[in-house]
Amino acid sequence: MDIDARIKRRRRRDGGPRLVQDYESLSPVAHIDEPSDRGPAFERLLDHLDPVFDGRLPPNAYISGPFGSGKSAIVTALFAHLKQLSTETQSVIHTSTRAASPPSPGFVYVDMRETTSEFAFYHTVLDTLVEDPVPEHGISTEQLRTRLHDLLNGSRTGVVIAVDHVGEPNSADAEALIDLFAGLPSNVSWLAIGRTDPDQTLLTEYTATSLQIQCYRRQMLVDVLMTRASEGLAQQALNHEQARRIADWADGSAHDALAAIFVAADRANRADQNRLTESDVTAAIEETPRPSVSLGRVLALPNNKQLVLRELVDLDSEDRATVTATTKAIGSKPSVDLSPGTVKRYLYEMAEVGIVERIQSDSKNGKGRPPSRVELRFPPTAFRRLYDLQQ
DNA sequence: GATCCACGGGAATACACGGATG
DNA sequence: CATCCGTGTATTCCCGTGGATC
Repeated sequence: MDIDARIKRRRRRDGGPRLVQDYESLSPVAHIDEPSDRGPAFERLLDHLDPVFDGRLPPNAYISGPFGSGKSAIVTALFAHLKQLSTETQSVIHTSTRAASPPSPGFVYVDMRETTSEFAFYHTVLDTLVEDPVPEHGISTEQLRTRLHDLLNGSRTGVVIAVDHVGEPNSADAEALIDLFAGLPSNVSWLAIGRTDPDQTLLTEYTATSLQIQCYRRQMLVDVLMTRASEGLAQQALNHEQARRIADWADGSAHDALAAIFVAADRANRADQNRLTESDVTAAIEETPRPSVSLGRVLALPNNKQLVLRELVDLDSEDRATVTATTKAIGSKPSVDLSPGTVKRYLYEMAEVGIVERIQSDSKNGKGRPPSRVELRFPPTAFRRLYDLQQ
């Protein structure tokens, strides 16, 4: 836990003991600074990155692993630290004045969930490498590429770019990624991260290394849950037995396990309890669909799509009976300033990429093509809380 | 004035069904 | 009986436009 979180936690204590001390520590979309029990994975990744400590670039690589196995957690934590290394040695931005340690390459982490266009990709890379903020408007994609070329061609060490969530629906696939990197100079090394097995993607034709992350073992997952609970919840709020139960159910997915305690904690909190009960855990497990979609993906959607989902999770079953009924119900909310056509298109688009799922309704009331309804692929309580917190 | 991209709106296409047709 | 057609609804696809920002 960092210092900010500690302070926040103390400040929130004023109203007496509270079950949820800090939602951020519990959030399944937040990665903590030092993921526990992932030593071996860190070591393998550091083995691959070893050349950077001599001021050289590693070859391209691909990291794969199942949903919730901690790929993002490992890479974001490691890159956060490596960035400090390159700031210390002033590699890209200025010429190094230090003789002691060799200049280190720059490090950039790009999350393709939030980077939905060519423009956005180059923008993120450039913006991370230079001090002054890069404008998001009034500048063309071509200009961004030119600036990147100028910057990198003048750099001795180059840059390592981690590209997370490759190959998810609506995000860049392998081919698109290769194209993006074709627009950059050659002193760039990339580290792609995705769920697809290495032998199922053409990315590995461009890589020398591929690393596979295994899903969490049961005991490791229990430890993760207990750690998070100790940071985000009141003392003793989650007992070992409950953590084991959630870990068993989650079957190796840290995302689903964290989503479940998040939901259980929110439920207990609303009931003014000071610890989780068995029924909180049961309810949390029941409302978390499996397989689920990553809440990170849901929260990376454009604002208005999230708004549509936010209204969707509060609808009663009658309003969810058909896509048309759902469209009408959502469209009539005062907070929603979208045309019915757009709301409906959003629902279909989100079904297309697995945020929600379309279910054919069985009621065959005669005329026309039978309607379908949408069902959530994520725990509604978790989304509701996370959405409201970010507003 | 330049640029990007989210929206709107509608056209095109798919599907289900029943009745007509060969 | 198999196939086609018309109607009504659901779903997908496409592209111009305008808001926001620099």
